Order: sequence, then structure tokens, then C-alpha cells
Amino acid sequence: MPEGATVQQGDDKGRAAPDNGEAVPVSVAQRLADVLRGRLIGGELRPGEKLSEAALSASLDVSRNTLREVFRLLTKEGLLRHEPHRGVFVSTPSLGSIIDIYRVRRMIECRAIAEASPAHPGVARMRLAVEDAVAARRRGDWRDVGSANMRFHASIVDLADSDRLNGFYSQIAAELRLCFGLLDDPERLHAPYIDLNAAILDDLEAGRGAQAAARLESYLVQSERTILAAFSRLPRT
Amino acid sequence: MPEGATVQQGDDKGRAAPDNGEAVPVSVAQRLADVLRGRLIGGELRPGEKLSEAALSASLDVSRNTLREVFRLLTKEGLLRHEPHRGVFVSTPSLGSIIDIYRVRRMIECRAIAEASPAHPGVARMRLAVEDAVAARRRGDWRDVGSANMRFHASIVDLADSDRLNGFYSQIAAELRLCFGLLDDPERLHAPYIDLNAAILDDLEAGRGAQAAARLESYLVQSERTILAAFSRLPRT
DNA sequence: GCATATTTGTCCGTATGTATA
DNA sequence: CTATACATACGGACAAATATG
Repeated sequence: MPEGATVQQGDDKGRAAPDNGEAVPVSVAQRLADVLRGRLIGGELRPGEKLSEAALSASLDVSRNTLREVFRLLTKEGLLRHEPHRGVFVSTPSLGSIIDIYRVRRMIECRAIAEASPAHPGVARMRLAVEDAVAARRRGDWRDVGSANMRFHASIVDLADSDRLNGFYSQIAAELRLCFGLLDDPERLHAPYIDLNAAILDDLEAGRGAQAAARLESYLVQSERTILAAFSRLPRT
Repeated sequence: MPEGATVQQGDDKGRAAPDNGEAVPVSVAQRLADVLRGRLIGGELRPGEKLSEAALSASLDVSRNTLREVFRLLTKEGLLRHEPHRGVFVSTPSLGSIIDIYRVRRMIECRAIAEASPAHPGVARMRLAVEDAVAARRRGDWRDVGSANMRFHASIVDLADSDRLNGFYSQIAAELRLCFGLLDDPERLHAPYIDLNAAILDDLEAGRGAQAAARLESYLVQSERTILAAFSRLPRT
């Protein structure tokens, strides 16, 4: 969630209805942005694909104006690319963007974990993510393994207690998932790292922040290498 | 490696563009966003102020639809705050946001300078910024001192060679200038840091990256304290 | 190289729901 | 509680730029 705690009540006309506990998306544009973001990181929309205003606005049953607002949001997040007078396209990740993303990850995650307190609530979320990953691996659900892995690293960033950093990282993570979408069998790629994640977490919980950071740095270097290798094996675009 | 976060270029069709040295603003929305951003960080629009769609679209001579697109962009950058069905307002910086911003600055800038090579072209830009600041101080132009100081730190981030990090930092910097706008005589606040900047640069050029990072960290802690003190002295909002 | 069709960029008018006086 | 003002979202319209034959 890039935005902070924007809790909004539903747009139900029956205002007497108390909190139903479910947050209704505030605006059509916001809701649509979530939908499209899901399709993008889910690989449903392929990189380079053109998104026609007319076609999409018709299929999503919204006006062109509203859709254009959604495009602006996702373009700012790096998921779409806007070419003036030509249209919007799904961003095409490059080797350079992967390198850039991992550079940012090393910088942010390593420093966050190095300075974190073992008592930080984010550590509990890391533990949960590791357990989820292990369980998913046991039943062979590689998609859930990947999802838990993403949660693990988002929790690392959360250790820094910075809303802005969290928002920036979620954006980076979305771009990274766009890269994964280009690879075949991408989830299996970070399955081997579950145990390394557990070791990192053990270090952190034991107060060995420096060692956790060192392990994480090596994790990221190794992971980047794997992704780059898989990426460069792709057919030419 | 010049990898891109959507840099528009390459349309060398020799169009009849008035060469003002800069790329022609591609869209009205883009141009308007730049204008409004300038007014925001220049203090022309005060925090908390409401920006009426109707009034602004009339005064800027654009339609409400176009203006709404601009609002979305600036809201994503943290300069505007959007309250559903109430309108958009200039963001009101809080003590928490200042703390958050400086936390991010320490994390990013310190790591960037610690790992930088003295031969990086960004170092030359840092040198230029220091010289500009010194010259501005000599003639008592505190606004230019502040501007040069911002360039100095943006150049530090540039040492990391990450487009995404640069974009994120420029956003953070814009928010910080919004905070400065609340203070009286804000430029004078970071005038004392010119010499410290020079010392940081000397360390970096001499290959003492670790010491440069340590100095920078102390700079940022000190600067944050000054800003927070000035901020807490402000009249109630 | 030129004419045409398609798509984007921008604007206007309007209906509806929400917040506030 | 009613009334007013305003944000939200829609659909239509035209100009400009691009792509196509």
C-alpha cells in the first residue's frame, strides 16, 4: 500500500450503518489502479503491450477521463510508460532496471536491518513470512513461496519505521514483480532462499544485526545474479 | 548505465521547437505540474491552503480535468493532500514528517557517499555546489546558499548511480522545502553548514569515504535538530 | 511524398453524491 | 433539517499528432 492509513468509510447511502470493518476503495480511480496493478504484477498484461484508452475504458466500464487518471498514477509508479501522442504501454524491464532495483534494495534493506531492534514489531512479521514460506514450500505452492518472500523483505524495510521508505519500496517491489513476469517459472527462483531468510532472521532476533546485514547483502547479490542470468537467457525482444 | 525511469527523448524529428535549452514540455499537465511544484516549494502556496479546482482551473486557464491530473501527480509526490469529496490541500508538514525525511536522508546519503568512488562525476558537481554556496554566502544571498546546498546533497545521492533513488530523493527534497517554507528566514538555517560540506567533500576526494560518511551523518543529525527546534517554535497550527 | 484513418490531448456540459453552513 | 456549494464521474466534442496505405 503506497498510501498510508487512508481509512475511508463506504459510500453507502445508509449512513446509519456502523463500521462494517471493510475498507471500501475511496474513488473509482483508486479502485481501478489497484485492479490494473494486480493485472500488471500478475503477468496478465505483458510488458510492451499497448493499453488503448478506448478499449480499456470500454471493457472496464469507466470513462476515458477516469482511466487517464489511473494511467498517471501507474506511470508515476513505474509500471506504465507514457509516450506522448502515442499512448501508454506496459513498462518493459531491462537489465539496467534490474541492476538499479537491486542496488536500491541493497542500500535500503541492509541499512534497515543493520540498525533494527530485535524487539521491533516488524521482526514478528518477518517470522510469520518465513513460516508461511516454509509451509508453502512443503506443499509445493511456489506462488505462495514467492509471495511470502516478498512480505519478508517488505517487513525488513518496515524496520526503518519510515512511511516514505515503505512507499518507495512497495513501488520498487511492484517493478521487480514485473520483471519476474518475464521469466518462466519465476517463483522457483527464490525458493532456495527460504533457509537463508531464516538464518538472517535468527541473527536479527539474537541481536547480531551486523551479521544479519552481511547475510542479507550476500543474499541480494546472489539473487540479483540469478535474475540477471535468467533474464539474459530470454529470447530477444 | 543509463537506464531509464521514463526519460523522454529520442524524438529527433527536428520539430520546430523553440530552443530554450530544455525539452519542450510534452503536455499541459506536465507543464502545470512543474509550475505548481515551483509555487509549492517556493512558499507561494502556504501549507493547509485549499486548492479549488474551479478557481485554479480558471486562473491557470486549463480545464478541470487537466488540473485534476496535475493534482494526482503532486499528491503522489507528497506535496498535496487529497481528502475525498472535500478537495486538495497543500500538505502540512508535521514533526513526524521531518523526522521521517531525515531518517531517509541519513539512510540514503550516508550509504551513497560511503561507497562512492572519488572519480565519480557526481563529485565534480558536489565541488561546484560548494563553490556556489561559498560565493553566495560572500554576497549574502541566502536563497542561493540554500539552493546550492540542495544541489550538493542531490549530487551525493547521484553517487549511487540509481535513477530510482534520484527520483525518490528529489521528491523528499521537495517535501523538505515545503517544511522550510513554514520557517522564517529558512535559508540562513543551513548557511553554517557550508564549511562542513566542504570538509565532507575533501574527505571524499581524498578517498576517505568512511570519514565522509561519518561527517555527513553528524551533519544530518545536527541539521535535523535545528529544523525541529525551529519548527516547534512555530505558532500553533 | 501525400491523403486518410485512428488515437491521443484537451475541453465543455451535466448529473449525482457528499460535506458543510 | 434543509439548502447550498463543491468534488466526483460521466459522455460528447474538437484539435492535434501519429500511423497507415
